[in-house]
Amino acid sequence: MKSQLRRGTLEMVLLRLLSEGEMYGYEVASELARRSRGRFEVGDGTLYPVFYRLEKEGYVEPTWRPQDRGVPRKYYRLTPEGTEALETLMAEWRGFVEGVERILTPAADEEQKS
Amino acid sequence: MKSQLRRGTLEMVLLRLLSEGEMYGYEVASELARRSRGRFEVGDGTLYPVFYRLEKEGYVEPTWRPQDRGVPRKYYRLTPEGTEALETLMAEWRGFVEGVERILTPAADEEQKS
DNA sequence: ACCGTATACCTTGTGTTGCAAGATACCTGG
DNA sequence: CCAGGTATCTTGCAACACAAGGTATACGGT
Repeated sequence: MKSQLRRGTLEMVLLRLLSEGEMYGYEVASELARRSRGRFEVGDGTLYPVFYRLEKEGYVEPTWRPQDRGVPRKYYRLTPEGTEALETLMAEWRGFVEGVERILTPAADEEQKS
Repeated sequence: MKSQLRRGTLEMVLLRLLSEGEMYGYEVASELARRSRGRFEVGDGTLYPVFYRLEKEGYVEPTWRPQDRGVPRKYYRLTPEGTEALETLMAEWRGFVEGVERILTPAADEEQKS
């Protein structure tokens, strides 16, 4: 149920994290949980498809980096288009939240009938 | 795209409107647009299925009211269960928004590493 | 050596749900 | 009489979050 809320915000949130520097999938998952204090936990089965979508739209670019030990990691880096998309998405998000809040709180001061 | 954001909030928003008194479908649609200043416009093809869902879950109850002129209107009224559900949904929503905002804004003061 | 666990990536199938498009019916104004 | 506004309802589609499963590498314990 609550997972429906996440729709539409995942892309934004991923782009936001990448805007601070390249990251790999697993890192993103744990960083999300940490920052949101558990309010935004997402499994890797959810995560990777989002990355592919972002990649296909040209918002991120992957680079495989072999590790001294362990399996190679796929690091994602934000493109200029991704930066632009992030701004758009954040503006949409803020506008949306504002709209919802305006409905949730009766507000009293907006008596401009249709 | 932006329509994905709406997921999970529609039920809450509808229940919230009904918590101020019974309303019928069309009324809800126009009230939503008015209050959110166009940020939350929803077609009737979206609206009615939500009402059925809410009704099936026992959160709202419909009453047909014939009009002096025009077609009868189906007014929905919030049940006690609906009131309870509304509170839960709003708490979830606020928690979710807080989580997202915490990710969007680097915050600087939460350096409690995992 | 072997097994469990952690890291790390990927794929498939399923269920929810918002939406566009279309249908019906009543009323009013030109 | 017909166009347009009110009002409800149905169908089919598409996006997408998620669980469950799969692969591979490394490491600690027995």
